[in-house]
Amino acid sequence: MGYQLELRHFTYFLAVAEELHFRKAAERLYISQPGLSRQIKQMEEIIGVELFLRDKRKVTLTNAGVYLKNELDYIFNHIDFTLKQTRLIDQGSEGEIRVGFLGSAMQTILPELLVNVNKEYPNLQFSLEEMSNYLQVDAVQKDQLDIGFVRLARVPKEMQIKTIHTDTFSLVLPLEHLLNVGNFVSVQQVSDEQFILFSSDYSSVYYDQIMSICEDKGFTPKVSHKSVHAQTIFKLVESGFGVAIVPTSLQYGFDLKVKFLEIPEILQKAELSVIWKNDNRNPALRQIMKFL
Amino acid sequence: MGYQLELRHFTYFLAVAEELHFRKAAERLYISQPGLSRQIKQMEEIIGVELFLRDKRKVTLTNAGVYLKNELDYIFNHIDFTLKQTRLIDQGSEGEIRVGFLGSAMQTILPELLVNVNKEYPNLQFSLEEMSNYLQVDAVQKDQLDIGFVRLARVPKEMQIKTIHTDTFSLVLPLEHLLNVGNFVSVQQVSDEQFILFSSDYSSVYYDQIMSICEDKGFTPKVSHKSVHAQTIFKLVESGFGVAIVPTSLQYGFDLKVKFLEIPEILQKAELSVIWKNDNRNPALRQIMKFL
DNA sequence: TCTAATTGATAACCCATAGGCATTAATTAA
DNA sequence: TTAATTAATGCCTATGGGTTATCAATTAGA
Repeated sequence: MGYQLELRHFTYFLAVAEELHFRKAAERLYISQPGLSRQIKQMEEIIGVELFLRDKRKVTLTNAGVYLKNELDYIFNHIDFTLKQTRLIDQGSEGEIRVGFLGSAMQTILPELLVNVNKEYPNLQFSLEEMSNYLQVDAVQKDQLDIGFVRLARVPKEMQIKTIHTDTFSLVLPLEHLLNVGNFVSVQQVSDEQFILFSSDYSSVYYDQIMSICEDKGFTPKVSHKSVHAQTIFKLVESGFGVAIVPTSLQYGFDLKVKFLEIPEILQKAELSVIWKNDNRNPALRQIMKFL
Repeated sequence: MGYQLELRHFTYFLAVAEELHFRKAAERLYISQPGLSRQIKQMEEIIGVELFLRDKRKVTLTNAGVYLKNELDYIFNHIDFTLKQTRLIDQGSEGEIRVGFLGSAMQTILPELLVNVNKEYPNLQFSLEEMSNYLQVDAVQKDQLDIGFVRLARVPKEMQIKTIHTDTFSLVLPLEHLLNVGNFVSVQQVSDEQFILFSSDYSSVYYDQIMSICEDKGFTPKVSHKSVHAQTIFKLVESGFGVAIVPTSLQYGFDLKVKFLEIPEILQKAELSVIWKNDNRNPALRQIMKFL
């Protein structure tokens, strides 16, 4: 009876909680189904709470199980991070900060930030990962990221958001296009062209903004293609598949075979924000925040 | 070689980190010293970091070990709390909130708060513990308390503090004392009496304030006794050992055989504050904060 | 300087238990 | 009904956590 809870129990519990299926979870864990069943049962006995409802043919989480799953996700991430941090400290480093970012942040503010931080904290290591707005929110939530660079208007209430850079929008055209700096006055001039946009699931705010820019000028853009990568969008424009509207700062950092025309007289701005969580325990986060 | 870290390793590590002595730690864990040595060594191999320096005759933590100890303290508290919370949810309760408080908070604001919260969240359970300012700060830090009711001016930077109640000070006198509401105009009138104060290690802000009240009136109090309990202080005053200065609200809730005279014309206020940490993951904390 | 005591690490053995296999009971789909 | 699929049980094995005995290294004391 004097059993102890171990991380093993937690690992197994999370596998079953995710699969909601003992056999599949067992496969994923490379152990047998009976062994898994027994460990879960033991865990339920130790805690004294039923975590799964084995109702007829399907397995579901109880309320207590749902709560426990959330917390254990967090706890595992925190343990992983702690061990990583322990290794870094052992090697004389001051720590690691995990950064998520939209591709478009890599052109302007992010590189500067990295250089500045590195100058002040040469032993701080970065883990950089390009990901979509929503994946970043999720990862920050789960303590898989310390900070995210996103284009979002709102975030869950337990998270913090701060706008750090405001950019204008530019029209992206093939080099041979008739419009140029001299004769371009309004987006209306390309209302008949095909539009290439960032996917709305990559950044819905951006998508909505492009739509409202066009609406304000009295037309609805014909969207022919969508992509999540700036590079791809430029390639499509270059190849004559249409035109695009992107944050102006994206013109730097690529070997462009397209031309950028900054759009005049519009209210919409491309805002880049940072998101983070107050309950983050990484001391390096506070050092980073000083630079923002 | 394919060993896994388990909670067992963490438990053992913390024991050695606290005792800094393998044999004593082993005794505390009710296992043998060689067994413990092996597990610690295994843990160091798995993480890949030396956690202890077995320098000659004494054991000390490495930098990485110190960091890991702090984080594991937090992680264990969090796991304990999570399991407790899981059991409460299982029983249909909404959760538990752990409250620390100074005795003097039990007279005024705390009872009201408890009643109000209970009205809105009848299933929320309280764990109440009377403790000193500094123990509360420490306990909040370690995630052993969710919220503390203290009299402090400053707290560590990663903690939050908010003043929720401001009280005047009163002079406490034996019933037979010559001063009364009619003829009491200044603390100066008791400058020759012996003073009984709260111990400075219980609340140094309070102690300093009393001293500054007297200084402002041009004298230094002769302190004859100190105590951590209001009840004791009243008893001493009643028995003629001297006079005291305490927050006015302390006159409620005791069966008093002393008289309170509110001190006029002083700037000092007895401030009661709540402290908590932003990285607290107890959802009930947010519900409580709405009442403050 | 020599001895006794105390430290953590090693070596060899033991047994508790995590996990495997075979099987069962219960349900559903055909 | 049969066949298929679910999680739980019973029994067994072997990994590895914990034991005792011992060692090497250091320190305190005479």
